[in-house]
Amino acid sequence: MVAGLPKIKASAPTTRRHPKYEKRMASILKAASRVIARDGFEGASVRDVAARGKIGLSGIYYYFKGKDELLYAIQYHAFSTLVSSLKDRLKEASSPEEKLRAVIDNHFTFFVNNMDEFIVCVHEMESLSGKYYKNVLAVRQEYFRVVRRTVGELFQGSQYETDLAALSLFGSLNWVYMWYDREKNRDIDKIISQFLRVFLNGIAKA
Amino acid sequence: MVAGLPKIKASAPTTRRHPKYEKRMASILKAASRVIARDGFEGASVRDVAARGKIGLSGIYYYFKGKDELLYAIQYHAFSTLVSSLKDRLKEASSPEEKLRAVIDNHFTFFVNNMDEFIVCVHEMESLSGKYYKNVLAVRQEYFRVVRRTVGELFQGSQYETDLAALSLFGSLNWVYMWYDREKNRDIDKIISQFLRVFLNGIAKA
DNA sequence: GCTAAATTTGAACGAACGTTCGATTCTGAA
DNA sequence: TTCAGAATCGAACGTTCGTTCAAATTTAGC
Repeated sequence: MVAGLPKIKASAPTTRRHPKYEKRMASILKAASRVIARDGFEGASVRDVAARGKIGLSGIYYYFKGKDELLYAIQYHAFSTLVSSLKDRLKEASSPEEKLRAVIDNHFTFFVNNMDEFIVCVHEMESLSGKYYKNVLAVRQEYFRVVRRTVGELFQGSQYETDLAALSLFGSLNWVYMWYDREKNRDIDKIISQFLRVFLNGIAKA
Repeated sequence: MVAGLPKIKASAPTTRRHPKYEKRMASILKAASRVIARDGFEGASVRDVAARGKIGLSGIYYYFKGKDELLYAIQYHAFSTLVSSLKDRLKEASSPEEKLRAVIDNHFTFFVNNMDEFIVCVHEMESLSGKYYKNVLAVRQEYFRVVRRTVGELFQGSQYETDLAALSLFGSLNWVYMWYDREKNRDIDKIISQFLRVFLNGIAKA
């Protein structure tokens, strides 16, 4: 899953690795997502990540170059998954309305199933810099491009207006982590339909 | 402006204060908003705030109990202004459509005129705790209540659905700080009308 | 100009941070 | 069983952080 990363880390495929290697790496990333989602990137400590990942503090640095690379791996993997699964879903959708539903469903479902990673992606968008930021930005922009195209097929307006419509949709979808409650909002299909209704027909009375 | 704060600070109105006092306090808050908006609350350093506020590091603690109180003052003041100005605008609006425009206009205009404070409010919503968090939450919830009532007058649906429609609107409006560019988006009335159109009529073609 | 209070300062504290590194333990192939 | 290398660990380094406090400076009223 993390193998497809652009070669920012030393690739070094010559060395032999233990079978546990990938599992351990994923476990650390899971712990990092949890801690960063809760405390923010600056507020999160590598020591806390290590404790949750059942590894020593310095053990983290055997798998990752530094704290930045933890955030990078989380974000790059999440956005890649998001854009990949969206493209798959869009192929199976025919009408523009179905495509919009695919966009909303894909985004919201990813959120429900990967809350920590989602929060880290939305809330720590500006926490990276340099190559890390640039690479994540590229995937993020590709994701936006796909969504904007879908919105464009529905929206009657200029490109400027289509952009704003797509950005409005993103805003609504990314804001969910501020109010969504697993206990209170158990019927996610209902929420998805509601999002679709609001953006398809607006909130005005019939 | 900060005088109306709930008495978390020692009120101490007995002591005499210099005329510069309020100006100095506002200057520090402005600097804090700038730094926190850029670096995040955890990433922002009191030293940086002090430097930008043209005051010594320890001077900050003459005006504020600690770093938390800086964030508290910014957020409480911003939300109070937001809810107060919204109520004024709603009085002058007659139709539900005009009220929705007032909501969007009020929110977006505040953002354009107070970007740093806006970002600090949206991005650092969970950075406070205890009494600070509780007091800000109260004003924030009152603001939401007013907006939800406006949306409810337009939206044909259950309370659950009205909530989600209002939360969608909030999401779109709060997301603007991620894409708004003062140079590129100079016509803010156009943006406001676009927001209104999307939420009033949806994004579907006529 | 004197004085007491308001304001500002500089230096210092302990704590927590990210990162490094040599030593140690574990593991899989011979 | 042996052993090279992968994986983990413990301790420490230097830096930056929020906060404190006594001393110095500035201010307003007499």
